[in-house]
Amino acid sequence: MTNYWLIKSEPDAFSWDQQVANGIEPWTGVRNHTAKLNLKAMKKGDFCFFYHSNIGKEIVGIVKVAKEAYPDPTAEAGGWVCVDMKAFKPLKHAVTLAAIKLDTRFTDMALLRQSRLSVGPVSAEHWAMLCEMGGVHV
DNA sequence: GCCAACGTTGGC
DNA sequence: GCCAACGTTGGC
Repeated sequence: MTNYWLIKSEPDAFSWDQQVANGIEPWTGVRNHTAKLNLKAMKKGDFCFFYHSNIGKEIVGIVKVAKEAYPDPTAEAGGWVCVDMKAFKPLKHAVTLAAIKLDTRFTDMALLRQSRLSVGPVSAEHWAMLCEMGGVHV
């Protein structure tokens, strides 16, 4: 069973273009327990929307979980984990936070309910709608 | 630049 | 164990 997620990155720190250039990239630096639990729940092959926070505030691409949770090498202690993400494909049209907020069907989305959560789940229904808005078929 | 949300810390 | 103070994230 494939699950769907949304991960946030500030493009200043790490952007979609860098993800594409690097191919597979360790998704490190998560220091929030809710986000950590989500990382641990990810299975190889799960899809994630790649969201640019702060600058852009839009979903720009899709990545795939290439390696399941393992200890985050950038954390000295605390049991933090990371996963490996592989660039999958860009959205044809970026889906902005503003557009998501306009559609009342997204009111329940973790992205809207917990604006500070950097790794959150996406339901299959929301996934399909967002792919359509982005002009891609997965 | 400001502010809301929310997590963490430390005093009691 | 409670709660005020403070720091961080992220949208506006």
